[in-house]
Amino acid sequence: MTTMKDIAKRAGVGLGTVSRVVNGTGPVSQETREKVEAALSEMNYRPNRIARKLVSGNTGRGFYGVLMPLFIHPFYFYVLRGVYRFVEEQDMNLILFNRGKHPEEAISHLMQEDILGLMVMSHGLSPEEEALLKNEKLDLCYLDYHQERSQGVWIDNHYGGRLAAEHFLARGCKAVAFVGDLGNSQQQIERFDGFSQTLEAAGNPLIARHLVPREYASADAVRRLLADHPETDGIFFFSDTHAVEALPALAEAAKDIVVCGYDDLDFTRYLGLTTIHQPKEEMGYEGAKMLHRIVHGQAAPDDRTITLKPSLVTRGPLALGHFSEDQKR
Amino acid sequence: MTTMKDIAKRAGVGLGTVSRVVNGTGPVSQETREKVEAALSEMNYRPNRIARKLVSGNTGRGFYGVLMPLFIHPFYFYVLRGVYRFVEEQDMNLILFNRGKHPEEAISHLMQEDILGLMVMSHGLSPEEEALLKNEKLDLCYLDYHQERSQGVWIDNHYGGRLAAEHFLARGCKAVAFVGDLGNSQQQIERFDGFSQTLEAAGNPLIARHLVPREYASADAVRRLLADHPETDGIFFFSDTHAVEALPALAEAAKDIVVCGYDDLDFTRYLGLTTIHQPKEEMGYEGAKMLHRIVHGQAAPDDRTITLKPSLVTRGPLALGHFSEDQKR
DNA sequence: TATAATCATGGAAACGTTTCCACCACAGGA
DNA sequence: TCCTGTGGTGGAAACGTTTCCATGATTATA
Repeated sequence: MTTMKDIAKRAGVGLGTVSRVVNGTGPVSQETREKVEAALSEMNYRPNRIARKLVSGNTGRGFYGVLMPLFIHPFYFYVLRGVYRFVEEQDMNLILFNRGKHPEEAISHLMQEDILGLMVMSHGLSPEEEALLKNEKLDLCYLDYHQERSQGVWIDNHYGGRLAAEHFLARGCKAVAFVGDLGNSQQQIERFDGFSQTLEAAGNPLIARHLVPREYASADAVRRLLADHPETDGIFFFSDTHAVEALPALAEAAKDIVVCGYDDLDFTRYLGLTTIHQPKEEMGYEGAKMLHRIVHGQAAPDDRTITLKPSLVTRGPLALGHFSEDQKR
Repeated sequence: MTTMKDIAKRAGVGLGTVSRVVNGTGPVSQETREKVEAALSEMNYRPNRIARKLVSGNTGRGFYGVLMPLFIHPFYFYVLRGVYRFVEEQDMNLILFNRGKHPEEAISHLMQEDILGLMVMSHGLSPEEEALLKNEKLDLCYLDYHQERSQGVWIDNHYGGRLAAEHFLARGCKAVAFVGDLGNSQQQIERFDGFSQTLEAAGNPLIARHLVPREYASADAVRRLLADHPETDGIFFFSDTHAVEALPALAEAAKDIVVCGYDDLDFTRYLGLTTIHQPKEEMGYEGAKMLHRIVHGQAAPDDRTITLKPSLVTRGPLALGHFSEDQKR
């Protein structure tokens, strides 16, 4: 790394002169300026922002951070909308940290940034990680996740699962299955529990549970499901994206199967897909607001958890059969 | 601002001891530790991350930035996916800067961050802003935008407009209208030009152009359009979201109207909506890749623009009429 | 009791800037 | 000739940490 000292030596001038040339502050003779500029470009000098910030005393604490799982599901888009809305009202800015292949790295990355507080989306943190953040005086707030004594905003997944089950029961279904994600997220476990327990209590237990590696595989899962259990008359999908991807398989079945998704993404309305509505944007907004209050010491200890309720949105009939004319690719 | 020096003075210990207590490195006697910790919390000490980074030599140049317009359209979600995919392959991280109410502020914010390069999404930068970034040795790359001699990846909107027009002509439409956004983005201007010019060249000029403040208002726009121009037999929407929001109005019309959207968002497939496909994720991926090459000096000057082509995706029939049963809210 | 090992501790040096002050050379004015 | 101002320059100090080395105190070992 080239520093100003290197440049000064190379150009045969003093440190101050280099600084003056780089920043255009103060007087420098034409001759000297040229020498310095030559050295600057020869040595490919880049000012060190850290050092600059240190001396200017500008610690720039105007950011909130969001730690997200792999950036792949539209659900997050809506939550982020809400987060942004609040953050913007406060004239702050937002940094997204992707909890990708190396979760630990994400944490160490974000600790290097000058953020005031952190929203952690859809998953928990290890006690070590929490301690680390606390040590940095970094307040945090969970979104779409809950834990014993943690602060945050979440949507009641158990209740959502129950709502779905009640829908299938009300529709008179006798053989209901679940299609979800590989990987045991808290969200899926709770939805599934609420769902299967309600069915069971009604003396109408779940007949099958298929987990797929990606939502794009849910059509195959449904085909397998219907082959194994031709009696299936209802399918609860972990999310709308799973449900939507399964539409072709449902169309092939040419059989009346009650379907329920989850999330209530915009497009479900136009598809006639019954789903469980999650107040996504609200959760984002409220989460950001809570974090803001926590950071500013305005959140009473018993005012640090918000539980939002999902709701059933009944729609139908399903828009099936528009797949054959698809000429994409 | 409380510094370690203050703490040391208050606790009557040396600088090194404070550092050891704060970081838990090296041995400290119980007694001393307690004194220091008392001072720490009394004076509400927060370590200065800037100073830390300076000394650790970790300039943290592992970030790319994305400067985005208001975070409101799903389109960006797909572009971001592609960006993330590449950035992650490089074991880097991403910071999102929202170009909200105060675009200048966003720039000054992002200049304070240690980012290697910046992707600018869907809009241009003023010459002053560009100069500013250049001065900071911050490479940039435009996404979904193009300019005289600028580097970046964009999708040919003029061509997309033409494709849409050709679709309406092929379907034998005689009275075609456009419904778009208030606000004259480059994207809309070019799409509209390509669209109206193609229609005109075919001797079948556009009959109306409605601009709505938000896509959610497009149903009303369509109702007004059909009232003013009952002869309308085709509508080109600026984006799929506009088209989708107009579905109820189209259902009411109970008349065969050819519709074409733009973007090819996932759900259009299941709605039977004809649309212009944009390679969104590809654009994000390629943009990030190009920025990476530029930053690492591996991009030849004539290798700094990529133009992607949209394509027509014909679908149908439109899934109309599932709106009445919607019990949401 | 002497020697070595270990534990605690203080503080200087370094990180790469910016800012400020001091200095020099030279011009112009008295 | 001597001031005085000024454009040009060098480098010390400061920003708030971490790291390392030296030192003193304590304990274990012989």
